[in-house]
Amino acid sequence: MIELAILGILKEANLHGYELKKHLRTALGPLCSVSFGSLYPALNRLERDGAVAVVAVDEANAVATPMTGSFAGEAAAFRARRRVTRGPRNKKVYGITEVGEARLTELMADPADDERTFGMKLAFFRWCDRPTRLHLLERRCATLHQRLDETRGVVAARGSDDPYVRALMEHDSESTMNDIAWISRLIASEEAGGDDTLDDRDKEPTGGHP
Amino acid sequence: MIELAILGILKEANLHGYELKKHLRTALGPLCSVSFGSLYPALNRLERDGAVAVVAVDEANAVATPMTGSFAGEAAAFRARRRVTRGPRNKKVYGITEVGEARLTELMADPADDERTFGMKLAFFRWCDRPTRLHLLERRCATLHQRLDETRGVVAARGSDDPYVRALMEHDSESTMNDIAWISRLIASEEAGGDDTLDDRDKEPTGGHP
DNA sequence: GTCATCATGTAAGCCGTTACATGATTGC
DNA sequence: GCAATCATGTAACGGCTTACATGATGAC
Repeated sequence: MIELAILGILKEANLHGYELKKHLRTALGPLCSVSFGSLYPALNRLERDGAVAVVAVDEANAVATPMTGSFAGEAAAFRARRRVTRGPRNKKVYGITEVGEARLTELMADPADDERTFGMKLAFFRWCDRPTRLHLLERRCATLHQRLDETRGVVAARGSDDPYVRALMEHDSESTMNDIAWISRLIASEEAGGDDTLDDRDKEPTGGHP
Repeated sequence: MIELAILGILKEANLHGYELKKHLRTALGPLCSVSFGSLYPALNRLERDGAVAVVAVDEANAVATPMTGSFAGEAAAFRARRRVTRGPRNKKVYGITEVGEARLTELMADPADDERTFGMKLAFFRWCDRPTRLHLLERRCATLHQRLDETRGVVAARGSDDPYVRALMEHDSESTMNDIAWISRLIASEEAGGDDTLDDRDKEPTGGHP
């Protein structure tokens, strides 16, 4: 889970742990909640496995995305040229490796479908191809249908004698149906090939609808 | 969390672990997910703390709580009936004690507001008084507002350059607003004194409004 | 007698948290 | 120089899961 988040973020830009955490907050908002106590060990684990690597600070901002207008990016770039393997503030700037990219693909594909995991995967949809995206969306849809059935089963079976439980289940059903409708829309848009910029976004940054 | 679930269910009927798990599924549906590996240790913990006690299988069918009161008393009673305390299939039928009821009240009041915890609390709303219910609802409302702000902050700050992230955040906002509206309705209904049967359901089963 | 189910438990492990420790750098 | 922040890490613990072990009971 946390590895998915790290790799997904690092695929976009080389960052050190501290910065990474900020990016997680500003990029995923309520979906992520990672503390340093789990972030750093995870980074070390990933480094040990060769999924990420410490990059020389000179390369730190050279590679990956342009980082247009990022305060941290420019500041880092300014101070960046002192040492090689560790930055000025003892920073360790990480970049994703090919192994890491493979791992990311693997993590995206694996069957874990809970609210948070799916949300995170969706946030990184740009990193995978359309078939994978469709697969994930359909699986999520199935999961939601299952949940809906389960909730309805509760109402049908019992528990409906209590108004609060009833209210809870009804709201749960509604929310789930809402989610299903949303996913269905995403599937439709995906099948229609709605925004083609997603499949090959390296071609052109045509951002948005006409 | 799991203790809340156990106590909330046991307040309604004396049950043994195996049965308890079934009730959790059929009473809370997707909200609960407890495995035996956590259920039994939790029951033992609660028993050690005097929050639940093994009841004689004779009383097992006698619903709700006869439970004399003092922990020492319960323990003595337990020792006295040592032979009867395990049912035919080696069952241990548990009942909630006064200590357990106090613990339940405490758990309901404590500040934990995530999706699942709140859902579980709501499912047990019948066990607490209106002020507590209102307090919980308002806290939840505040939490949701906070989440909404956070999500909007993400959209405003950045991340909106990716259509998937944007879709995710927009859906999150919508869902959260939906939840807020729902909670607001519950608050209104609570303040209006909608169903009075909930506050003192032991008095009279007067089902609903005239 | 044996198989499925009921019933209770233990052990190992995963995944995350909080709290703590340490040191570098900057601003004043 | 001193405080605030940046930056990395460790230790202890919490809560839950899976997998395993054990045994009673009833159906056939």
